Amino acid sequence: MSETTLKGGRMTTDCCPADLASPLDRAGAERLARLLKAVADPARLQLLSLLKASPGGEACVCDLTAPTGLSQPTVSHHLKVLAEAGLLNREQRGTWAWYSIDTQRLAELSAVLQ
Amino acid sequence: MSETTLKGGRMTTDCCPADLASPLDRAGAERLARLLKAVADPARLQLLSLLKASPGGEACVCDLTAPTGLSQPTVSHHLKVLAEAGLLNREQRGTWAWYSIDTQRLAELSAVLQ
DNA sequence: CCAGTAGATTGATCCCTATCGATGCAAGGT
DNA sequence: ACCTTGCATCGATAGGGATCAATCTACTGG
Repeated sequence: MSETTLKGGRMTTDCCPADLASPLDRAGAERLARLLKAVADPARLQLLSLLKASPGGEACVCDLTAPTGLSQPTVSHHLKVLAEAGLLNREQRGTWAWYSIDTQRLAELSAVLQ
Repeated sequence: MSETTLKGGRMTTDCCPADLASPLDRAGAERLARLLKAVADPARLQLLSLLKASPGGEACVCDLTAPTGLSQPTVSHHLKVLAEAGLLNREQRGTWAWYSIDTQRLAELSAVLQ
């Protein structure tokens, strides 16, 4: 669990910079860019959309290859990128790996652009 | 000027998809990804931050090279990318080119991730 | 045990892009 | 007419990443 702080009048976490209003140094810009890069890909946007539309807000890898038209390794790769960015949660259930959106984290990222 | 429509209960423009909630086809995902890629770069995030902090919310190229530590052609390139994405407005005044943030467009992009 | 299935990892390829130096171009100033 | 300054474009280079086939690992069922 990450602590929350109040910075520049907007709620944020330790992981990511507050917003564009506070002057962004190179290091902060690179951290934020790394987060945004995770989302700035058509395949990953489609995966997020599919997860959001899935019952229970979650899906396993095998359910995501057909709708995206991508190979299983490629889907696995994209899910890993999103998970490492903290935007997806991964839960192993037997053979299956279930992914779901970390809505709060996504909302935080959205707020940065305001 | 782009017309505005109501789609899925959220205000949006013709140019960009509504949000992640409405199922995203490949074409829509690529259009949205193109927009996000424009922002998902450390140099461009710094430029946006600098523009937001500038008096009047605008600045010319020559004022942006030193704070970013980038060469003039590189800054010019990044500003062009942001302008072509519709996130910046460009106004020529004599020898100088003044750039400013299209705040509405940026807010729309932010709303997509909600 | 063995076979089948779900998912991750590896290795290779191809395309995209961030960056800079050099150049081009237009507007002012002298 | 020149020179200077601000900005854009061009050409080249280097690094990153999206993608897949092949392979590997782990779990399940017979």
